[in-house]
Order: sequence, then C-alpha cells, then structure tokens
Amino acid sequence: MVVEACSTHNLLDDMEDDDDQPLIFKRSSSASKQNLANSETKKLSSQKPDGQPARNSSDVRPVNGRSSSAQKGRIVHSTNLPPAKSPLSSPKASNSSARALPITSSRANPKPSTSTSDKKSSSSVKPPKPSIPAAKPSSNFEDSDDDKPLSTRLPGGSSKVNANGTSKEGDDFNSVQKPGVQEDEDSDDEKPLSSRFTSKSSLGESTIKSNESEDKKLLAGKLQQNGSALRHGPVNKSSSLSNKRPQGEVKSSNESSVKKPKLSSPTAVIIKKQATVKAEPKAEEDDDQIPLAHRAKKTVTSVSKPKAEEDDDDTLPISQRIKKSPTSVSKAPSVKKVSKVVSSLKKTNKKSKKVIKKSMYSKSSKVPPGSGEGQKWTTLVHNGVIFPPPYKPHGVKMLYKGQPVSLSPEQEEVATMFAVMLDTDYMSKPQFKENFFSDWKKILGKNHTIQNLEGCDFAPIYEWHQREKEKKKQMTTEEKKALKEEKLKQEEKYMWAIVDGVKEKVGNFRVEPPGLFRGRGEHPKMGKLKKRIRPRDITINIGKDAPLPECPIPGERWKEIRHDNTVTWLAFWNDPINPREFKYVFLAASSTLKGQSDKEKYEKARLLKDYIHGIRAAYTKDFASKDPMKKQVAVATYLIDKLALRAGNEKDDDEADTVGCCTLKVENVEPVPPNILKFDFLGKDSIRYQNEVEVESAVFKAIQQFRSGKDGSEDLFDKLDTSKLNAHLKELMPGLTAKVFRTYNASITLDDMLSKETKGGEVAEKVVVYQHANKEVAIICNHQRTVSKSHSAQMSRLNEKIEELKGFLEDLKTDLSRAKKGKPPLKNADGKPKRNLNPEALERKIAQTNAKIEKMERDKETKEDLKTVALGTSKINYLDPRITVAWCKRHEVPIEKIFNKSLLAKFAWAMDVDPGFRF
DNA sequence: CGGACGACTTGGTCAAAGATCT
DNA sequence: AGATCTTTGACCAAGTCGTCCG
Repeated sequence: MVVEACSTHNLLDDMEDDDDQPLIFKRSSSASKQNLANSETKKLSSQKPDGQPARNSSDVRPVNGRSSSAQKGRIVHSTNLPPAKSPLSSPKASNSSARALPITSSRANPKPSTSTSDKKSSSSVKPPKPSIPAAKPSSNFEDSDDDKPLSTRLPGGSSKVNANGTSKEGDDFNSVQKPGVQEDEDSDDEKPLSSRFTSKSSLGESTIKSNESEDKKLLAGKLQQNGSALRHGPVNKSSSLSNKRPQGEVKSSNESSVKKPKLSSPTAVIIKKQATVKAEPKAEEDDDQIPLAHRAKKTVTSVSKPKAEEDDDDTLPISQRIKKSPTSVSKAPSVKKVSKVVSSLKKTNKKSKKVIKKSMYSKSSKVPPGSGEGQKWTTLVHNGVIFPPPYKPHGVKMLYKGQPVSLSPEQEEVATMFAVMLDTDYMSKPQFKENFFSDWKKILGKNHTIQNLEGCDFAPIYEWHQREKEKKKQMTTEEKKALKEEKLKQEEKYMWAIVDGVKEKVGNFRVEPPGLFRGRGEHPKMGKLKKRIRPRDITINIGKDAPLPECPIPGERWKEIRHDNTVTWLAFWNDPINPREFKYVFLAASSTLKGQSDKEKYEKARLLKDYIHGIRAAYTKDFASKDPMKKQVAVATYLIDKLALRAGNEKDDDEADTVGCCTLKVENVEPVPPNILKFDFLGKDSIRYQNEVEVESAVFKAIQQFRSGKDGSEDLFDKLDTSKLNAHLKELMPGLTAKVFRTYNASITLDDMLSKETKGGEVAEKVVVYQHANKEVAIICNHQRTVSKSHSAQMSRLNEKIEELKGFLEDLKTDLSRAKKGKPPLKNADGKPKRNLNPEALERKIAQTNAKIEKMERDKETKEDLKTVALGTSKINYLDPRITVAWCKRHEVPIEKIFNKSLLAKFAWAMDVDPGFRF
C-alpha cells in the first residue's frame, strides 16, 4: 500500500510516519519474552487446578528466549505495508538447540470429571467453559485423533467428482497410517490415525459399560463413531482408496491401549497436547529447535486451559490482548493501534441506543464475543464512496428486424449492458433474456419500436465494444500509466479511512456500477437491471466528530448519516436487485478490524479442538436418540464435521436453488448399502458437491429413516434448521456454530499434514508439501474452479514441448555415442551441421534436458491435478495463517513463497507467531 | 418461536498485471 | 519486444449467523 500516497490530513500525519517505517518484529526479545512469561504463568496457574505441574515449562523457556531474541531486530512491515522481506525468511531463530523434550510424559489430570458436572444439565455434553480448563471433557481422548483433520478421519473417503465430471481422488495421505509409523517426524503430535481409531473403537465398547460420568460415555460414543468413520474407507473407486486402511487394521490392539488412558480422564488431553508438541519439533530437521520450546510451552498452556489463553495473547480476548502491552509489541503500527483500542475500550458506550430505530444506531448493543463490548471503533474518519462516471452514449445503433434503431442514452446504456454479454453463456439462459427484456422494456416504453428480444441484433454494439477494448489494449505503456495515475488521483482520497487514529485501507470504496445482474446457477433474477446507485441511496456511517464526506455528485446528498460505532461498515446502499438486502462498504482485509475478527475466528476454531471429542461423543450417542430432532441434529452435525458441509440456511424462492446441510433434500443423499452415502447437490454458488462416503452404520440407518416416506424434493432434515442446529452447538461449546467446523477441519488438516509431511530438502520441495496440504483442504471444502478455456490447449502444448525435448534427447544420445567413437554429430533436421561437442558436454546437455523434461512432466501433472481445484479460497478464509507462518519459520521457508503481498497484509496479525505454534 | 432484518464472511470469475517464453 | 501463460486483485454474488420483533 502506498502509504505515502495518502492524502495527508493532519490526523494522518503522525501515523503516516509510522506506517512507512519498518517495524521491528514483534517478537522482539523483550516483548516476546514478557508475553511468554506471562502466558506461562497464567497457564501454570490455570493448570494447577488440575494438579498438573506445568511441565517442561522451564525447559522451554530458554528456548523461547533464544528464538525470540534471534528474531528480534528483524524488520517487520507495518500492517499496511507488506514487508519487503519477511522476518520469516531468515530463520535464524532456529539455531536454538533445544530439541524436543520428552514432553510425552503425560500428566494425569486429577480431576477429570468435574467438568462434567459443570456442564449444563442439558443432555448435550458440555465441555467445560474455557475458564475452567481442567474440565474439558474432550481432553481425555485428545491425544487421539480428534484433532486430526477430516481427511485423516475419512480416509479416502471420498472421491469427489467436480462439476466437470472429473473425479478427484481422495487424499492419499495419512489416512492409512498406522500408529507409530510416523513417529520419527513430528509425528507424534497427534497419534496416528490408526491409533485413534482403534482407540475409539475400543473405547466405544468399553464406554458403553462405563457409567461413571456422562462424559465418559459420550466420549466413548464418539470414539466409536470416529473410529468407524475412519475405518470406512472411501467408497471410492479410485486408486487413492488403496490407502484406506482395512478395518482390521483399525482395530489393531495397540490403539486400544492408547485410548484407554484418554477415557479415564482429562489428563489425556494434556498428554495429547504434549505429544503434539514433541512431534513438531522432531519433524523438522535441525533448525527447528526453537519451536520446541514454544511448543512445549504451548502445550502446557493449552492443556491447562481451553484455548482461551494461549501463550501468546492469542487466547485472550482481543480486547484484553490489545490492552495488554502495547509496549510489548514492537511493531510501531500495532502500537498505535493498541493504544487506540485501549482508549476505545474504556470509553465504550453501552448500547443504550438500541431502541432507537435506524436513525441512530440500528444495531443492537450486544457484544460479540471477544470484541470489546460490541464497540468496534471510537473515531472513524473517511471520505465516503466514489461513484462510477455517468454514462457516455456511444451512438452505435443496434438493429431491430434488420433496421438501425435510435435509442435514448438511457435505453442505449441498458442495451449496451446486454450487448457486451453476448459472448457469455448467459445468452443461453432464457431466464436471463427474459428478465433483461422485461426491465429494458420499461425503459423503452410501451410503444417503442422494439417489441421483442428476438428481433434485436446487438452485434453492432458488441463489435463497437470489442473495438474499444482493442483500442485500450493498444495504448502505449505511457498512456496506460497516465490513465492509471489519473484514476489513482481521483480515488486516492476514498481509499483510506482513519479508524481510531490509524489509517486503514478501505475495501470497496467504489459504488457498484449499473449492469445486468449476473446471478450464479439458475438464479431467478439473472439478467435484471441493476440500476445506478446515487448518493441518495447511500447511508454513510462515520464518527460523530468527523467531517461529513462531501457528496461527490453536485446537487445531491446522502440518504442518511449515522454514527454507529458498533458496526464496521462505512457506507451501505440497498441492493437494487433485492431491496431488502444491502451492499456494504467495509475496510479492507488488511485492516486491524478485519484482522481482529479473523484472529477470533481462528481462535474459536482452535477452541473447538478442545471440545471436539466431547462433541463427537455426544452426537454419536444421539444417533440413537428417540427424539427425532435430536437425532437429526446429531446426524447433521456428523455430516458437517465429517464432510465440512455448510450449515444450509433456508432460502427464498427468488434465489438460486442451492442447499447446505440443513436444507439437504431426500434426493441429494442416496444410501447405498451397506453403509455408503452418495451425495449430489448444488451448494453455495451452485457448485456441485458430489461425494461418496462410508459412514457409520447408525448414520446410514438414520439417513434411511429420515428419507423414508418422503418425496425426493422434501427436506431430509425436516425437524431441523440452522438456528436450531446452531443453538444446539452453542450448548456444546461457547460460540460454536456450524461454520466453525469448516475452519477447524481445514486448519487442523493443514497443520497435521505439514507436520507429517515436511521433510528436509530444498525450499521448493517444502513448498510442494505445502501446496499438497493446501490442495487437500481445498478438496475437503469442495473449492472448485472451472477449467480454463485454454486448459486443453495448454496441456497439448506442454505435451508437444515434452515430445520435442525427448526427440532432442535422442539426438543428443546419438551424438554422444558417435562422439565417443570420434565421429562428428549427425546433421540437424534442416541439414545444417551441429557443433561438435565433446562427450562431457553432451552428457551435461543430456542431464539438463532430462531435468527439463522431468520438470515439465511435473508441471503438467500439477496443472492437470489442479485444473478444477481452487487453492486460494482456503488460504484466504480457512487456514489459520499462524500455522503457515510458524511452519515457515521452522523450516526456513520464506513466507513470501506461500503468501502473496495481499495475503501478507491481511495476515499481518499472524506474522509474529511463535515458531512452535500449532493449531 | 419463527421470520425479517442486518452485518459480516466466504466464493468464484474475470480482467489486469506480471512473469516467462520465444 | 511481443506473445503467451500465470498470478493477482477487483468485483460482487451468495453464504452464515446474530438479533429483534411480533
């Protein structure tokens, strides 16, 4: 970001300076140490209740100290500025020697069950509140797989077919692993799946008998369930399946032993964590030592309390963190922010306003968890929004029944919107044309020459547009640059907002230009005219003391001005397509505000890790519930957990007909005995979800039951909707909702795969490991992309090149053998003589060519492999950046290899994470 | 308690920008 | 240097989920 660019308002001035300056890495020694110390202390104290000593913490510390010191001094970018070089890139921190400590020692938790009691009476198992760390129910089983990524759990699970019809294979990785197998690496952190499985299964049985506490029972249930889930291999057909382990394996005795401990008490949790810790360190090669310490520390922490307080401030509610020590934070920008935040916090207004209707604060005062009392900012200054330029008539006449037609500028504008879409496949959608014509007709007027779309020929306008595009393309670099600068100059003032004194980027300060609505899938409103938005449509939200943004269109004024500091939007207008909905102007993803909520999101997902066992046990138990709603909730939760399905809110008739978990129709899920479910439905954005999964038999039966007696188009879960589901989830864990499972599963999968699969080697190889993990997550989340139009052309070109190289290789070989005999090389295809090279040179060339061929083959495979998989979405929205950052630090991979500039800016909040961080 | 409302996150596409190849 | 391929970012649609209200 161009900080300098910003207009210099006085307000900005101070800040600007800072922004530009390189920041020091947060983890500067002192600060980081302090934090650590604090956190540890906290942890320790918290742990005490358990009776567990905080293990190794002492050992760890030294390590931390080192690492931190090593890091200190590095330059960090301000939040806004992407760092020229990321601190990560130079991992010297790694030298610290401390390697893995034997964290393994398990600590027993003394009082396991108390937590249970805490829980609400509600049937569901509630995990203890975060505040009561000891209580976590889930912890017992923890070491096992809960933490494991879905993929692991569902081995092979599923082969998905994307919309294109190609089938993807399930992951191959670890699902099959057996316990112990991976140990050498980081492995142990979480037990191998197999172990988990087994344990689960065994537990399940055992659990049944044990009555001691509900928790236990629940857990047992979960275990079973999980185990089964795991066991089931993917139904698939694909080779990948091979990985899945036979059920027999699952059962292996070893595992059972593992489990038991868990069952008994929360302690297990601790163990698990520790284990995790260990694993990490090992995983890497030498450099990673640093992480250990951190890890250890973390482990401890985590054990003691539910994520809430991790060692860093992560655990703390953001507000607290912020308050925490501005000093500690080395980054200049952050400091500023911090202070501001603090002030805002104190200031806090309650939400008294509520009652007032929209005029003032429409929103409720409620405080979102983790955020400061619902207040999002104290001062907010911005310049409003920028409008698209007015329409410039081109005067090109379209034809109607072969004759040129004169159109008014308004009519022509809409005709042009349609004309420029002539080469899209909306043209094959009757709904689109119908909606378009109906709206255009209103502008044409009843008696216009044009009476139907069939008689219209928009080609002249289309061609005009193509020519314009071409002209633009032909402009010289200078012209383009000038144009760009001109645009920047006009927009500059709108690009920034000052939030609590900190200059932040605004996300979408441009008002959407008029156009035809491009709904996805079979959207009933596609093709409708999205009318031009004017100032009178726009509501501005701004600080009370801030100057009102000047209305950029002379003679007009804003619809309304608000001063609502409980929301983050700067402006909104009603969506012209659906007037009941709004379009908001928010800050950019790189802003502190967004970063905070992003961090909270991941913290919540991490918290789920501590509860997941209990939750799985609970829903497994409810598969057999007599209460239909409970049973449906259980099965739905299972699907969301196992398949990362979206919640599935109800939709109106005037939206595309897509579904999520709660809105699955009978026809979307086909049970195939003995225990396979075939899913086929259109999800968000009308992206097809196709998957076959082996499920537990209780689930299979339940689905059959839910389907029985219903028509294909009826709801599978007729007693359920997302609010009921989420209400139930909230009883299991504070703040838990369906979407948290997606975040959790994505991030835990990444963390797990990275720790297991990262071996030594070059940076490039490690990057491949990362991409592989990223791809697995994308598959789990069903993030697809359409195959690019040029894909096949690109592939065949690659093939040609490979063939060409192979031919070249053959020639080289011939020349080599001739050269060895002292003969000159053969002539070229075109008859020209080649240079006479000595055998060594030829051999070198052959090796080079071979390498080139191999690389191209690899590229080709990757390309084919990823042609339908979109990696970006998960990286942006589901993968906790701290996992990536910590991994980069541990493995000396420059963060820039993984995150581009905007991602670096967006994840500025995660950059100073401890290298030992584990999700 | 259900639905409307409101705010915010997630998501795919496309064109521009950048990188690489020829 | 221009062509071609790849990456990035703008764009804006489409989800999720909390709250309010009747």
